[in-house]
Formats: sequence, C-alpha cells, structure tokens
Amino acid sequence: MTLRALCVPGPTGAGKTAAAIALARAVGGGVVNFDSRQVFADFPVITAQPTAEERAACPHLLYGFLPTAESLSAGAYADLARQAVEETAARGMVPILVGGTGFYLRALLAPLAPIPPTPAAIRAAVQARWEEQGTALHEALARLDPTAAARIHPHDQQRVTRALEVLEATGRTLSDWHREGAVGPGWEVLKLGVALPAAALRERLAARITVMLAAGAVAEARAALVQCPDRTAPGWSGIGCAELGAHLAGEMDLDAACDLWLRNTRAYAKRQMTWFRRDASIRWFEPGQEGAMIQAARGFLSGNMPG
RNA sequence: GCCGGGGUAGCUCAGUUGGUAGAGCAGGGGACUGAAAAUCCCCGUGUCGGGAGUUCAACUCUCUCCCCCGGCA
Repeated sequence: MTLRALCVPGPTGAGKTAAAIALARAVGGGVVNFDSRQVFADFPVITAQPTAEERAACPHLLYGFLPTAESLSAGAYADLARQAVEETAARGMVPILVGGTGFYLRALLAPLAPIPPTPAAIRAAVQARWEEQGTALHEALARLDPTAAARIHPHDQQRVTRALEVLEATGRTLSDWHREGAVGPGWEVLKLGVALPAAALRERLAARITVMLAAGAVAEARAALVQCPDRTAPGWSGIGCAELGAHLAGEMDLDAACDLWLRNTRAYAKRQMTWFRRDASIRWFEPGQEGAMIQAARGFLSGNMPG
C-alpha cells in the first residue's frame, strides 16, 4: 500500500507548528521537520523550534540535532527525512512534514540527481578560484558545460562554483547529471499550507521577535557563541542568529540587531512565498482553520480523495 | 544672536569645472537539482526645504526666508 503523508508548508511565523499538532492529534500523526534551521541544536528559540510541550503531543523528528559547525545539504537532509517518514509510518502513524524550506521538501519528494558528495578539497579549490577570478569563472563554465552556464547567472557564486565542483569531482557535467532522472519515494502527499496576508504576517513576525527575546534568545546566542565561536559556521547564518551574534560581538546594539532581524525575516518570508506559490498542489489555509485542514486530511487518508 | 555643517527616493546618503539626478537599505516581482533562513536576477519622476535672481540652461552660482545638528554667546 502506498504511503500517505501530510505536509504543512508555509512562510516563517504563519503558525505551521500549531496546525501540525492539531493535525497530528486528529489523525494520529508524527511530525517530520523540513526546515533547514530548526535542525540546529544550539538555536531552539531563535529558529522557533516546537517547545517541549508541543513536542509532547506527538513524535517530532529531525529537530535540534545538528551542531552549529556542521551543515546539512539538501541531499543529506532528504536521506534522513526519508528514513524519518518511513519510520513514522512503520509505527502506524501518519507522517506530517512540517517546515519552510522549499528546497528540502523538493529534495525529499522529487529527488535530486544522484550526484556523489564533492570532496571538501575540490570545493575549497573552486572557491579559491572564485575569490581570484569571480565572474570570469562563469566563462570557464560556459566552455565546459554550456547548458548549465546558460541557466546560471554569472554573479551567482553558489551555483557557478557548484557546477564546477561537480565537474571536477565526478568528471561529468552538472547538466549531464541532471539528465539522469532520479527515482522518487512514490508517496502520496497532501499539502495543506498555512499562510496569511503580508500585512498580517508582518505583525506576527514583529511580535514573535519580542516573544523570542523574552524566551531567552540573547542568552541562547551567547551560549551558542561559547559552543561555536566561529560566526561564519553554518548554524550562525540563520536569521536572528546572525544579528544577535553581531550584537554580542559588539558590532551593533540590541535595538539595531532586532531591527535588522525583523527586516531580514520579512524578506525571507517573501522568498518562501515565491517558492511555495509555484506549487499548485498546495491547498492554502489561514491560522485558526485547523478544522478545515483536519477535514481535508481525513478525506485524503481515507483514500476517497486523490492527493 | 553669531560661526560652522546640513536640508536630494519610505530611510541613510552620492552628485565631478552649471546641461532638470543615482547608490545601498526598505518595498514589489521572480529564479532556485546537495551552503537554501543560502545565492542570485528584474523594478527608481523624486515640489533636489520655500521664494527670488544671474544664465540659453540651476540640485549645482547669488540673495533671502524656513527647519535640523553641533560650537560660541
């Protein structure tokens, strides 16, 4: 029988956690995270991970397990998440994917090309070339892999260097790898998104920072700085983490850090919506509409409704 | 009151020797195949504080008034 899962995508601060818990209670579910920041162990408050009380409602997987110094690639995430989903289903529970990282969700459901991890040494070498040559690297890529180069903007450091890394590490071009279709997990997934109008979301985001500060966000960042003083480490790039880190390093006062934190959060929420809007399979709800979400979920799980 | 420094895009500011203005941030839209809360792309007419004068032409020079910020009284 095909595995059926629920998915709750949406921008940061829209109320996904509450909706997911309501769904989990109603259908006997277990939550699996697909948020690239809530995986970090040192930032439970700043990344708005579910609280202990919330987690007590049902199993929660893939939250708060990664050290600040480590990164989790989309591919590595997908492997972990696939296991987590299958494990949840094996326990007789409905997997409920919850999060805001569209790329992670795609990596899990639509899988990535099966490219092996690129060695750190090659990656470092390509980065060094970018530092020296910058945009000219795109010209090199255009000669080696014109298809990939055509799709990547010359200024896009991450994608230009990634394409070159893959070529050097595997001897095959990125576009060649992409031609090779990957096999998806074959699950049936019902996507019930949580979002709200921009003006309303803004208010929530501002209020949420106040709540996070009251919940010890600054102390959390201070403790994280002891654990991992290198603020260029992956975990420190989270919104709120970076700004509070800068504040603790004496680069700005707390008010300035919080202003920046809020602005960056808003911009991020906008980018998330750009990603999710494209996904026509998402049915959207506003916070507080848990009843309707549960109804839709029950219909889907009873098998009478196509995903 | 006097002496400086200012008043230009929602905010912070650039504007060479006069040719009616442009960056960053914010805001809006978009992309996204292992860094993704990342990375990147597109979108800028605004009484250039008000008024007058000089000039073919003034954000730019002159006068005057108003308002900020320092310092001296």
